[in-house]
This record gives sequence, C-alpha cells and structure tokens, in this order.
Amino acid sequence: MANKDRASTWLNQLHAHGYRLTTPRQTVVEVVATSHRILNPAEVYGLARALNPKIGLVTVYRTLEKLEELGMLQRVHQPSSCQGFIATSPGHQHLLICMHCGLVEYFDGKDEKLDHLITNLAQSSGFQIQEHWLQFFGFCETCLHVLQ
Amino acid sequence: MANKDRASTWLNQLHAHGYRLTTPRQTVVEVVATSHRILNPAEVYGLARALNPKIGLVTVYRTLEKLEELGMLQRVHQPSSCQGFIATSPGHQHLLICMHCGLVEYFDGKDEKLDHLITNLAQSSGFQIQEHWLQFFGFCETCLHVLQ
DNA sequence: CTGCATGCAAAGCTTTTGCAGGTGC
DNA sequence: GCACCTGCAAAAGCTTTGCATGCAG
Repeated sequence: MANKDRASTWLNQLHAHGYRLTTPRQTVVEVVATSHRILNPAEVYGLARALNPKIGLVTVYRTLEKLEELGMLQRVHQPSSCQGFIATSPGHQHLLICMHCGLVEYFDGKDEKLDHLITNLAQSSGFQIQEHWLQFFGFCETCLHVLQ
Repeated sequence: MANKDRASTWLNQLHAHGYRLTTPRQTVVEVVATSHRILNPAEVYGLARALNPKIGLVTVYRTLEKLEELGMLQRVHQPSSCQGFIATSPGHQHLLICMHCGLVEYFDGKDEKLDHLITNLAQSSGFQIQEHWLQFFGFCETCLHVLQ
C-alpha cells in the first residue's frame, strides 16, 4: 500500500469510529501516515505546521493518542528516546531502526525458534509471557555514507 | 553472586574509578544492587530514604547515572515506562520482565539463529546493525496468583 | 444547531542545573 | 585542606488539563 493511500485509509477508520474529520486531524494523519521515519510529537508538530501553520501542539498529542489507540500508530522505544511513533504494519512485525535518522524497516517476526524459546522460558521461569520486543538498531545505508 | 556481595563489588568499582565512597552513594548502591525488580528513580529514592532519610533525589539521579556509565546498571524500557534500572548481568543477557511487579529474570541470549537473522537482515537491508533488544514481558508466578 | 474538537494558557511531572555548604581522603 | 560531593532551590523540558471559541455533521 502506498503511503498516500494509508493516509486516506486512516481517515476513513477515524470516521468509522465516530471521530470528526477536521483539518488538523487530516494534517497529522498526512504527516505520520506517509513517514518512513520514526517521528516524535515535536517533529510531527513541525512537519504539520508546514502544511497547516495554525495547528497546535496539543492537537498533535491528542491525535497521536487516538491513532495509537486505534492501532494505526505504534510507539517505538529506542536507546535514545521513547516518544517515537511509526505506522504499524499488518502481522507481527519486528523493527530495524536507523539510530541516526530514524528510518524504519519492518521484517516478519514469524519464527519457530522464537516460539520455542517462549515456551521454554515460560516453563522454566513460571512466567506467563504476554508480549515481546525484538528490535534491531543500526545505521541505514544513507546514514552510513553521511557518517563516514 | 549474592546480591549483598554485588553491593560491595560495586562500591569497590566506584572507588577504583576515583569516586568517593559517600554515605548517599552507599545507600543508592545498597538499594539497586540488591533489587530483583526494576526500579525507577522515584522508587530508588523512596527505598533509599528508608535507609538514609537525609538523601536527596538529585543524588539518586546522579548516582544512577554513574552506575549506568560504569556498566553496573542498565536502563530498561518497558511498554509502560522507560526509566527503569536493573543490575546488568555478565554476558549478553536478555530480559524476562514482570509487567506487574517489575521482577526481572535474565536468560542467555547466545543464539545462533539470532546471529544468522542479523546477518541476513544486514545483507537485505543494507543496514549496519549495532545492537538489538530481545525482551519478554509477562507476569511472574507470584503476580499471577495475586491477579487472579 | 448541537456537541465534539481546537488552541491558548496554565498546571503538573520529571529531570537537570547552579550554587553554597559539607565531607571523604 | 582541597576537591569532590551533597542537597536545596530554581530552571528547563515535555506532556496533560481547563476552558472559551470554533466548526463538522
């Protein structure tokens, strides 16, 4: 799905959940649905203001909150910060994150070995395991060149 | 290693790095070196004050910062918060974390399959992968009973 | 027209910084 | 005794809340 389509899909979903389609919401959705990079609220605000100078930071926070609740956005924790957002991807996807520019690549987490590890861990520890994080951090090709 | 020993080991290491062994530092080390649970700065402060009522929150922050720099403590990100600290464990250890009480179990992350996955990912994405997080979240046996 | 949504301002938290006094070594 | 360390107070960030106005449906 092209990221432009993602924006309109998200707007439809917001509408389907009874939320009004206001200009500020459309702006925030436009920004985050089309981004390949992790964005924090301040970055979203900056990009949104370029499209719609009247938008307020508070609206950005409130819109991100809704998009996260509805499962379109996920919050991403990184070594340097934990207020980043990126579009979710269908299926259980793991992330490969550029520590310099925040570029995200998804990869499929379906892994028998991991399932097996979870079963073993649960058995040996007595924990009931609910979720897991598998994330890789590095530098993307573009940033590798820049950092040389 | 018993956790009591860990506290004195850490104090020795602090001393070896030229840091003075003050009462507030000893208190903070005592608290975090003996904890099996993830603690955030406010929790460390609370526990430290029970041992030494005069201690200041600022000193807690500054001591945690040093212990992290020297590699004795690691910062742990969780779905609910990202300001938790727990003792590091020798070797590359992954974490199993109780989402209710913060109890941590370490398990060895040495995994050929994971190394293989990293190699493949680096190749297909062009990323230079620097680090990864593999963490499991669930409920420990004790909390499972409490939550029933 | 009705009520949800917005944006400003202010409050609330957590974390960091400045500085005078205290204390390991 | 000197330099590092501490704790208070204040500043600095970031996020949330209150409220009057605005606008989607």
